[in-house]
Amino acid sequence: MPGISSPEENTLLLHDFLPYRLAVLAKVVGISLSKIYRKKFGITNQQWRVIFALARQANCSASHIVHHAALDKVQVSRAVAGLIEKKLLERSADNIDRRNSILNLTIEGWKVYDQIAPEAVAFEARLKDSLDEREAAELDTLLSKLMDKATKL
Amino acid sequence: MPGISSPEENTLLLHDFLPYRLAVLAKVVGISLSKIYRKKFGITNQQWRVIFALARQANCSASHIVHHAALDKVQVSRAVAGLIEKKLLERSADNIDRRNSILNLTIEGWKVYDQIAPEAVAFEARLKDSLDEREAAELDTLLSKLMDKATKL
DNA sequence: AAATAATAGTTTCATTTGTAACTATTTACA
DNA sequence: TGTAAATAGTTACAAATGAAACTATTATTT
Repeated sequence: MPGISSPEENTLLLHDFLPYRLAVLAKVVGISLSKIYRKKFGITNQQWRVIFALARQANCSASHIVHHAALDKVQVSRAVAGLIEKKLLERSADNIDRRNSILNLTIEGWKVYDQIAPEAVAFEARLKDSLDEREAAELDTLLSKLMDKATKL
Repeated sequence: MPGISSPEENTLLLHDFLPYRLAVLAKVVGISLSKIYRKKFGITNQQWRVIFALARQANCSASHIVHHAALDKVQVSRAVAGLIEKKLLERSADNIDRRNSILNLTIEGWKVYDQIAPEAVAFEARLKDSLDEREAAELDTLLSKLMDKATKL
């Protein structure tokens, strides 16, 4: 077979391939984390990110969330609709620019946030448990570098 | 609001939250990588993983791929069906255990692999470009540790 | 040997997701 | 001013996905 690889000479291991490793790790972590909010509150990952973003920045528009929660506008629209239905979030009109919505967590929404956030923090701490301080700092740097690079590919 | 967070006192930043960072990074990297095989060959991410796994280990069953490509059996079943239809993969029966299928890349399948693999390797190299040798080694260690931990959460 | 359980893989159906088209409003500019 | 372009967000439809039920075959138990 001229020019065609055989299994023996192939050196490309899926197991070691960085994009694959990132995908698998992110998935395992994400599924594990989602158990915190999915089972207890029936909240999706995207809804959770919207809550998270709104807890950080109240009175913001949907497009603000788009840029701060790594979701596209359709995902935000759907997540917001779901959260409004659950009465965890409320939408009011922006009379200065009527295209914008103004979003805020309701009291119920804050209560949900206040229950999930500490668990999320604890989850992250458990995940980082096997890393010492230097490694944690290194991880931070490496992820930033990769993210930076990845957005420029 | 007793017991309820306000935005000001909230310290949990989505942007710094490890599961979120991993999810976003994996997604950006995955989308970028997928352009290599999606546009040119009309291959999905799962199909690509199956090809990748089969290039490593010929004559294997679908369940072997399940365990070596981080896909579940439904995903493998669908990816295999798609690849057979594209004539990139062929299935024969295992007469020792007729529940098993025996999967192999076709010549065409190998050709596709041979075109994609170097590009994938180059992609990974570009991604790691900003890391020096020590950092790359460190990344390897850290991802392994996190993966290890994550599967035990 | 017959009944039961386990394994490999597929199919079905409901839900989720992505893409594109759409409405509404505001901005730019000719 | 009026027409075109841009922005915010929603809706509709097709494709992808996940969970559960299903078929076929082999292994285990009694």
